[in-house]
Amino acid sequence: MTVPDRAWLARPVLEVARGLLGAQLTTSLADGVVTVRLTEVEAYGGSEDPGSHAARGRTARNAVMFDRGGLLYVYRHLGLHHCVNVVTGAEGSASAVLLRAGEVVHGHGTARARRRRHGVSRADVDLARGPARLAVALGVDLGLGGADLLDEAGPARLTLGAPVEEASTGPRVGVAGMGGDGAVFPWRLWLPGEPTVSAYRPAPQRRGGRS
DNA sequence: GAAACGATTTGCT
DNA sequence: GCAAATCGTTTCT
Repeated sequence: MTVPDRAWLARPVLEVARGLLGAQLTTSLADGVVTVRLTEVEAYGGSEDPGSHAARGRTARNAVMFDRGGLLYVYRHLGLHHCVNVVTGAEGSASAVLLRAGEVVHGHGTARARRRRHGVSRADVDLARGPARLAVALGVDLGLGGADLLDEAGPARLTLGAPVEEASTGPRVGVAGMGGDGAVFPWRLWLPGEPTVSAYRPAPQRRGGRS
């Protein structure tokens, strides 16, 4: 179990994404400490990736994506949910890895309590199954946006597991094709056989798409 | 200044 | 299986 350094996070986003599989993310907040082992992630490129929040350039919301790797990018989705990303690449590059699902390995009690606070109770295996549920389990909200995972005194820390031997890949969820021809980058990565991996839902066809 | 929309989840039919 | 929930950000007038 090792702690990544800035250079590790500055590598190409796909390599970092793969490296994050099996890694553990720990948040230490006022209401408890929770550790999640990541089982499913999605890579997002910078300005050249139409599916990325950074596709249309730097804005107030996505500014942290353009910062140095190792920072946390958190955004609110549909006014209801939070999604957690790890910023990758060097400063100026806007790539990031979306954390889609994981397995709670420490702090089940705290994670369950946070879940209850959101009104729905779930089995342990489902506590961090899905991007928004993962955020709930870790207690991540907009306040953690910009937090540095390499800051030992920070609220969120990252530790790497053994490199994964095998990772499955597929199209990203919620992002229709790239390149217009239905060419899809297989930038969703997960650990095969993990029950905590979220169910795949095909991206809704964008208007103008044919059948 | 106003309107549309979204890297999802949940609940109801 | 389908549609609602809900609000900050971005884009258009």
